[in-house]
Amino acid sequence: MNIEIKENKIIIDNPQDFDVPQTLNCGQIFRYSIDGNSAVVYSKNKMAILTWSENRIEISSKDVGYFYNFFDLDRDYSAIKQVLTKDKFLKKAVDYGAGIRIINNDAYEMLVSFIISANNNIGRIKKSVEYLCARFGEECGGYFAFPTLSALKHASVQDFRTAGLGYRAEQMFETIQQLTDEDIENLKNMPSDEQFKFLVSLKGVGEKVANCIMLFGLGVKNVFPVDTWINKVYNALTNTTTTDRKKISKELSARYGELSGFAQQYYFYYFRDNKIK
DNA sequence: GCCCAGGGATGCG
DNA sequence: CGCATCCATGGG
Repeated sequence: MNIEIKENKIIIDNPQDFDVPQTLNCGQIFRYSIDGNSAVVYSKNKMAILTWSENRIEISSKDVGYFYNFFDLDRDYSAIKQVLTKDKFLKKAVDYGAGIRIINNDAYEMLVSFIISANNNIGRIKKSVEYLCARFGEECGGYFAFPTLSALKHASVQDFRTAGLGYRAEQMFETIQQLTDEDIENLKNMPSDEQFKFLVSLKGVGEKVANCIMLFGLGVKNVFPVDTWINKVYNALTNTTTTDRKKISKELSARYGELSGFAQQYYFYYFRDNKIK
């Protein structure tokens, strides 16, 4: 995988560790659209256009540096996959999602997005997030930015209901009202156990949502978010019927260590995409 | 009509 | 602590 960086474009030749649809469709990001062999991706107030063919990916953006980090292009995924395919359970999932990369997204954007994600499905999450951007985000010439915290503080409980948040509307309102920009900045500089404690103290944020924020928004890789799919994965692999997600997360993060976040994402994508029960 | 979706809050023992 | 129950909403 050879990466060349130009002023407004990143060119990746022979991208064996990067499949754009896989990376976008694996449930870590909600602001994108795919049309044939091209896609548009948004983060904060930024936008990138991706096009791809068999042996080349091009990423065009006004902020190439941001999206270089966003798509985790500095990391050697071949090395990670080489370790994880030794795990009998994981091999099929890694082979299936071999082009997945873990996004480095904005922590605050992930916080808001994953509060919406609770007991929800990806289609509805996307719609709600898009509504909030259109309603409270800055117009950026053809698209809307993710709303800033100060902008979202103007949203009422009813506004969040109109956005389709359902019973999460009150939780979102409370958390947005309470949160400050300083909280978010502090969060980025905390050790991960304190990040977790702070996050789960917020309304609408439990262990799973906190782990997703850490994984996709704070670069913490030794967490194992357990949603309904990972719960199914665990029961299928261990021939059990537990619903104790805390136990599952503890066990699997101990098993996969610093590669937990990657392993989790391969499992999630493979089982959900194939609707394995 | 029932079940499910990247679960969390609350109350009760 | 663990456990049960409730929670909006739309698609299958």
